[in-house]
Amino acid sequence: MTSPRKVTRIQREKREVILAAALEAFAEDGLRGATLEKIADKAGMSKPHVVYYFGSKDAIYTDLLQSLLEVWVQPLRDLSEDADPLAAILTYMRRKLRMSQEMPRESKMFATEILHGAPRMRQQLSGDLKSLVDEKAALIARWSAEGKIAKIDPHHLIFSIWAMTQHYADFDIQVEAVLGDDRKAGLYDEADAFLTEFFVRALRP
Amino acid sequence: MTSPRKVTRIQREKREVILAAALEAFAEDGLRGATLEKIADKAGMSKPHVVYYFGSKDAIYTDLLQSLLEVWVQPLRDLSEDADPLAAILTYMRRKLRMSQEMPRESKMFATEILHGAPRMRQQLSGDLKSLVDEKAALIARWSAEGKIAKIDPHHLIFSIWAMTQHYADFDIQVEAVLGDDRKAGLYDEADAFLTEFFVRALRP
DNA sequence: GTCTATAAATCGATAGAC
DNA sequence: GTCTATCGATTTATAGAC
Repeated sequence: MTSPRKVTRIQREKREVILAAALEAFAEDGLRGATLEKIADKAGMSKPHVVYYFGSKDAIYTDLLQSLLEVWVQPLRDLSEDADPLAAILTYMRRKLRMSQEMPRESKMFATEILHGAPRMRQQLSGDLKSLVDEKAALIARWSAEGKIAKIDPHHLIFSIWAMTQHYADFDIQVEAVLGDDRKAGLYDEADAFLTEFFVRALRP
Repeated sequence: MTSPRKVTRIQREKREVILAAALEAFAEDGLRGATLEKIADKAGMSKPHVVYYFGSKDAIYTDLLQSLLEVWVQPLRDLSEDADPLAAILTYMRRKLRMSQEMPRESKMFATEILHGAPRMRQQLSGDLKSLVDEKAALIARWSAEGKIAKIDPHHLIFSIWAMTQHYADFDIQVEAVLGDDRKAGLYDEADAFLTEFFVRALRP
């Protein structure tokens, strides 16, 4: 137990370098597959040095997962009462898609964690996340009841947005292999156009 | 190099017991996370005995992946010319959903492999799978051009079916945590109803 | 704070008895 | 064919010099 002390700017920066390196490693190989050596290499420091700042590989992983969770659910948090409900849902979907495009490693890290039973997130899934989803589902259900969007199960609608947007990040290898190299550059523009049209058709009253 | 010999019934059965155990282990923990000891325990035999039948952990994994691939793409293979294109696509989507329900471990194993760069499947993704998808996409494009279904990008339509159906298997932990225990029993009936309505609205001309 | 060297644990694979 | 025992490689984490 070290006494609480001011964290210097250098300490904070070091930690951030390590977290960035670890994110890359964990996204590529998962918790078990990623080694301290690989993280240390990516961070440009020695293995014991990485441990010195976080205590253990597990601590880096857990720290990363927790700090990213808030960023990850922010678009859903921002979904709220709106004059144009359909537009609000489309905005949510588009923000999620943009996050897949810009933060594919974060998406893969969450996907791997959940896929393997979410041993470090279960509490939050059935606690904070469930509360948030229930709250937003109630909002969507109201829009649905008022005839502003189609009658549709709001929970499954949210799942479908998660599934379809994150698919482009999590399974990018497969998507790019199937589409071929020539469609790789405009991929996210295509996805945006497709999903927008898709959800408009499915959701308008 | 042993000379080719008849594989006995017992040998085949042993291999199947090991493959079943390995599927469970790999789906839970991935290739790196799953240990030979865990596979051996699940299979009810000793560690060297498992190696005796397959040579290595890697061989079990590769064998399993290859043998499951054919089963996995069969529903798409069966999508073909039909008097009612919308019904044909819905049937495909429903078969995929049923596979998620009945074969969640297979779904998770593929998901983990692709998520981590598909080192043992890349050839097939950009070869056989791309060919198959391109072929079926051409069929869907024809339906679309003939006005039998909505105008829509067929490749992304296929991705959306993969994403939404496999989401219920791959992220079951999250889905069940968010929905709560009381909705767990009827989950796949709910998903079927939601997805059917969803795709009908999105696809009808 | 940062490193080299190494301890300690885990795990895949093999040797060899039966 | 099947097992126990064990080797050898990998990997996390620590000790200790600077």
